[in-house]
Amino acid sequence: MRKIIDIQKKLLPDLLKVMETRYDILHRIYLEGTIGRRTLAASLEMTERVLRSELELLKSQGLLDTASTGMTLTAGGRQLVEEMEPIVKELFGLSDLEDEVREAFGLKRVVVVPGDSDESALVKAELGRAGSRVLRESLSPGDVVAVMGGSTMAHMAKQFSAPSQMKDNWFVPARGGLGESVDYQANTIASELAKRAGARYRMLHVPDHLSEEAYQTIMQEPNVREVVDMIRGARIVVHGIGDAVTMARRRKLKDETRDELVKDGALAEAFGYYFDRHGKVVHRMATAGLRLEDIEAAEVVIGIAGGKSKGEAIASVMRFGHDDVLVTDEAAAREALEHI
Amino acid sequence: MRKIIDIQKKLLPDLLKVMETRYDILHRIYLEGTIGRRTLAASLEMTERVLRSELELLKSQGLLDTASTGMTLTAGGRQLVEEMEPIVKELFGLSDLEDEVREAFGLKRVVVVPGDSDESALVKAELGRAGSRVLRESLSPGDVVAVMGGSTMAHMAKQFSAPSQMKDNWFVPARGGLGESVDYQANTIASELAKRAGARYRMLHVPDHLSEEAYQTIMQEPNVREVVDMIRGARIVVHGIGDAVTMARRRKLKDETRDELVKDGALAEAFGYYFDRHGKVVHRMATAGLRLEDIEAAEVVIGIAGGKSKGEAIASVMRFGHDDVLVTDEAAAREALEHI
DNA sequence: TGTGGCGGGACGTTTTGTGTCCAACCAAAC
DNA sequence: GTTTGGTTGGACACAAAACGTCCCGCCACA
Repeated sequence: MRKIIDIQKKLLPDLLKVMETRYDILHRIYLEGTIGRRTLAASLEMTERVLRSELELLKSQGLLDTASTGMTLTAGGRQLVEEMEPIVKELFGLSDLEDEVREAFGLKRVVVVPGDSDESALVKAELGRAGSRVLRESLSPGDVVAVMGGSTMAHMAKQFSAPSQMKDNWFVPARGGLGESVDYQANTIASELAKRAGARYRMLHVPDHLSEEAYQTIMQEPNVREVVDMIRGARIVVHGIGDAVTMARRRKLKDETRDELVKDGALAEAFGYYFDRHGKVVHRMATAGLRLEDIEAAEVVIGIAGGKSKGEAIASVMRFGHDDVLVTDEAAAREALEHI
Repeated sequence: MRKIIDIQKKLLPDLLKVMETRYDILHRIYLEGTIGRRTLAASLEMTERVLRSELELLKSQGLLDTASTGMTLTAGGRQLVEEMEPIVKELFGLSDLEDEVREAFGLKRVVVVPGDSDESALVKAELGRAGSRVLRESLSPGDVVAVMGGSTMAHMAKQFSAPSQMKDNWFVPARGGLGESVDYQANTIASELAKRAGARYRMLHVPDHLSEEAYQTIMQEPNVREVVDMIRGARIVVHGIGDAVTMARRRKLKDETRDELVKDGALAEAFGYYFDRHGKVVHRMATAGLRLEDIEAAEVVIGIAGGKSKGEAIASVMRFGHDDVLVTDEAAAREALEHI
């Protein structure tokens, strides 16, 4: 049964919404026994007219009857509601999960895709697409978008598609190079996104592990400066979330730094910062780009990460409290709720 | 799985149609490998624009890719098509059955509702609703509709609803009283339909079992004559189908007549005529109203009957060959196909 | 005999869908 | 090279559907 719903979600993305509203309508009438259109509209928070269209359809399906005293379910309608009960539970489990996560971490929006990215590449792709959809929906003309690197972000970029050319948008890497493979670098991802959106992009080439002096010098460079300013003014920030130890290894941090991280309780990494289980920043990478205050200032911060193994890291970054939107998968969402 | 599909058929009839077209599109691309929009539109008999909207959606769902050489399914799209195969069969099994019956009996249109009227009153109601929908869709302003009696017809009338008032339509009984209970008489049904349609109706009160002289006399009555003329000029005829022996008993035919019917191989009854298994008329009831030639002349003849037990009778009447539309249920449809 | 809530009709406005063309592009055939 | 026949994707005007809103007649109940 799960399978057919998954298929339908792909083929009819708004099917579930429609199904939910129609079920809600029937269910409410089922509970009330007899109820009028206006009362019903008020209690379901729908406008009278759209409710009416639905009611007409349900009526033509023989699920409800109208009389001058109000509306009642037919025998078939009642039977349908009873049969749907278990299905609805299963069906909207994910939306419930989304709500739960949203409230647990005080987020504006949470999107959960079914499955576990750790176990299936298809789920990972799905996560990317969900992320790209969220980004697309968040974009307004003229926005500057700062993106981080990582494999999830790369997936997202690959799936991105824009409804129309976005000639006055900018995509920029949120930070300079962080010593990852080219495919997963923020620069690459920003340019891929920009190409797919028909938007413009800037790159930031600042090597890792700079001495303080070298850093100051390079920041004096006008064209570096310019990009950095743009990054710091980004309205939208999109980032992945990683496990601290894994990220430290991937970025080839020195052993002593790694030990220090562990000692400080670093669990998660996001936009170059390392967080402990309480969402406190315990370490930062020294590269040019987005600072914490810029993230706080950004209007939309979108975190994308999935897989059961990342659940704890996600919880930790969410506790940091500056994300607005989280895109994750079912396994990670449940795991994150465990670590609250 | 069957259950959820049945539920959706009730709750989201419109979305399932959409699902079918989208599946058709994907399936076609799946088979062709690479194909262009226009070619595809032609082969699916869709206009280019609506196909295009669908394609855009499917693309945004990550199910297909476009290139300058045409469109191809993504891995996910191919997987989806493969996974859908059994579901589609289940989902649209009835449409296949409809096509099969339509072609077997050379009909214009066949509607099959799921289930068996013999076993469930809900299926019977559903059959009635399907019939009423067909009738509604067949109606044009000014049409005269001749209806027969019977319990199925009564169900149909009870479910009938018109989108708007049909002030210039007429509903008439196809024949005079046929000795059934009032609820199931053609007169009652015609008036019920007319009320629900906001249309006008005429009644025909001619008792059964009249002598030839009495029949001739009553037919001279101007207002009887008038109704009979209207009946004979009906553009639409709607009738039930019965089992010959049952009908003979219900109409209290004399025993010798009944034996004669059996001897002649009468299997089915419809609009007062009895048919053998080849669809040949072997007997007729002597009452005023629709004659065979009127049925041949009528533009739309709609037969409504369901239940496994009626399958053979349905096949026999359909062989008679003057029906245009058949509304039946799954059990009867399958049974009818057995008796071909 | 009022009165409040009911379904359903009506209508103008907005939004969406649709038919139709066309530009730009590409690959294969010529 | 160049033509040809295919492709996608942009554009736009028009039709159709959806929607918000208001109102009417009806009925049950007070």
